[in-house]
Amino acid sequence: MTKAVTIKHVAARAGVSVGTASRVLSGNPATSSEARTRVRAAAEELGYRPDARARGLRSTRSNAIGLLVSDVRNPFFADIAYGAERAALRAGHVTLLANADEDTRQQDTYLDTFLSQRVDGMIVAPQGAGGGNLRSAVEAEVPLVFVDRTVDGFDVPSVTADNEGGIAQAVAHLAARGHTRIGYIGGPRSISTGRARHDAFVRAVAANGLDDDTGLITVGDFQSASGALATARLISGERPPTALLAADSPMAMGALTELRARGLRTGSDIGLVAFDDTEWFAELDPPITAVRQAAREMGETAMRLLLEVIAGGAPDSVVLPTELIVRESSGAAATELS
Amino acid sequence: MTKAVTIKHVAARAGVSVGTASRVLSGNPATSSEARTRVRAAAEELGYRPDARARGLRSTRSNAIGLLVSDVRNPFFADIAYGAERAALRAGHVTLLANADEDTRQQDTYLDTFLSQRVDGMIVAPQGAGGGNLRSAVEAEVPLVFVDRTVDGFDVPSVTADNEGGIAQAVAHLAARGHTRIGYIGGPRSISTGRARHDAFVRAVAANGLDDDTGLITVGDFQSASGALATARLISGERPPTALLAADSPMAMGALTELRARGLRTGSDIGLVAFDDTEWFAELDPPITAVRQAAREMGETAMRLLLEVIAGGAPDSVVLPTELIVRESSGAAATELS
DNA sequence: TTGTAAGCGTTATCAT
DNA sequence: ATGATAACGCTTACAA
Repeated sequence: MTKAVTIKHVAARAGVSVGTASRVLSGNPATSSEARTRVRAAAEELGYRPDARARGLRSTRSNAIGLLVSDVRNPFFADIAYGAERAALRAGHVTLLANADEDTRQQDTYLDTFLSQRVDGMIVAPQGAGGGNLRSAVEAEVPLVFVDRTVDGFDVPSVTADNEGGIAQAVAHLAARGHTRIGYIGGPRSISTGRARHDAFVRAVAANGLDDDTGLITVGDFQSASGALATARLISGERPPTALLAADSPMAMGALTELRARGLRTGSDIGLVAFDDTEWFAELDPPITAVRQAAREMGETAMRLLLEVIAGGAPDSVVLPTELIVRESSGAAATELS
Repeated sequence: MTKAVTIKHVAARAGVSVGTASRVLSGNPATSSEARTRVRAAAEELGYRPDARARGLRSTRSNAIGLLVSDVRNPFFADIAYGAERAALRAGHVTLLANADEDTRQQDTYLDTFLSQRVDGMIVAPQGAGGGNLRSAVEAEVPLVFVDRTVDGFDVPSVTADNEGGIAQAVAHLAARGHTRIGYIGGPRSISTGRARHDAFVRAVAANGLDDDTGLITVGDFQSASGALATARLISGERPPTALLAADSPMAMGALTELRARGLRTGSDIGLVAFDDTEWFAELDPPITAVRQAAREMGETAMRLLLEVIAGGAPDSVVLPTELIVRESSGAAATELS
């Protein structure tokens, strides 16, 4: 157990007062070069490491920002984390990452941790209705930015993808390929992107004059297994869809697995498009058509906004564009028609 | 900016002393039910949230443990993080995740953060020679456990995969398939797994009587792009290998990309085996043969060991077995021979 | 059971 | 430029 070498020890060894030691160690200019060298030497020799808790207690500012993602294992969030962290580091802040694992209780646990730790600010990919510690966070007026998702009724700057546009592109593309019955594998309605993409899907189906059979709409939990389940349900229906649209990449992965298990060939037997692209979609057979979101940029942007909030600003939310990457998985059922 | 509602406010509102308030709030039995209800009510009404820094300053124990992985975007580490976090949560600890991004300086930055924050302990997937803050950490006697990787000269409990066995399995498999010239895409020698897998490869090549042409050995940095680079170098040599063995999955991904870019078909034109399996390897065309490591279990085990260390124990290191998952990518050049 | 006060490691104020 | 000392928010003897 850390046998604490404190600033007192350093001061004693350097033969100065703790005040002087503190000034030297925190770069206060009001110090003699004499003191500087001796204190630095003492600190070095003793292996002194300032206690961030005590430091933060006195002078507000921890230099740490908390990033709460909803699923670390989803490459999309890993990329967001990567981007956010890089941006933070450039600005001299460290990022503490936490994983809600798509669970509201776990989200509250980590929110509580960040709040108690008095981080300088936090970036959250929220879920749920916005009760619990999410509410506490805004009440405590902790600098906060939402990423990927938002919560109704929360006036918090956010960085999100153009869900409406992305889904519209995907559906129009599938329609152009001749598909009229598209099976939709959506996310929970308790998550803003789940709602936004679902609603966009319904609108796009109508706009393209496709079959609006509600049996074509399923809802998963944004994780792989639920994508497989939804796929099974969809294709074992009476009139199975000729193409599938998954609302995120883990669920698309699940769909792929299920399709393969059933001996169905993606792209020819049934089309598949994923919302959210992933590095390896291009390597699959056939390569998967996907709506690309700039995840890394989302993370960087969220961090930029957060730093603005911390600095006292009130930045506008930003919506990042999506891009449809057409590959072969959407050629499907009606290649001859297009 | 958090306008701090402290325990004093709570005490005042409840009409008790801070001592009593503190006792109630921290579950000390020496309290009257009268005090309990009033303090709890006051805390609730005020939205009081204890300051973890002040609390930790007084009574050691932060309840937080730090997990430093080398690359969050590598699914392998994401799985480790997932496993470790679950185990921590079960034991009532929160996990703060940080990303070294395969960079020694960044590793030091986060090590410093954890150390300064006085976390209860940390799990690290280390890199580099073991100078810097890694050394500081053991000198400070902070409970520490290594995961996936180790550092020479550090007597720290660790959880690693059976690198030797995994590589041996992969090489023997490739040899059985008739490959005699295997191109190896290794990791940095500054990382223990880079060294272990390389050495195991050399031994396995000898053991199987394969071509030990040193031109077949390349070294990347465990990230995707370097896998592509290494692949390009390998296959444009005079006598290109008939199969590739990548020391981790991101580099295997890079190899795949490069192969495709050159119009080479994995599995038939050239074999490929990856050390470390990934969910989507099974969905590729052809499915990729891989050495599976139980990443999640590695994370869980590391956390278990760490909790033992925190509790004062000195657990033994554990080496987890690997398993060769044979798929089609290794059928390659010599299917007719096997 | 409760209040008072000391102390955790820092920084900041105020003299000097 | 430096040294005391108060203060940050909390826990924990020590008394009462």
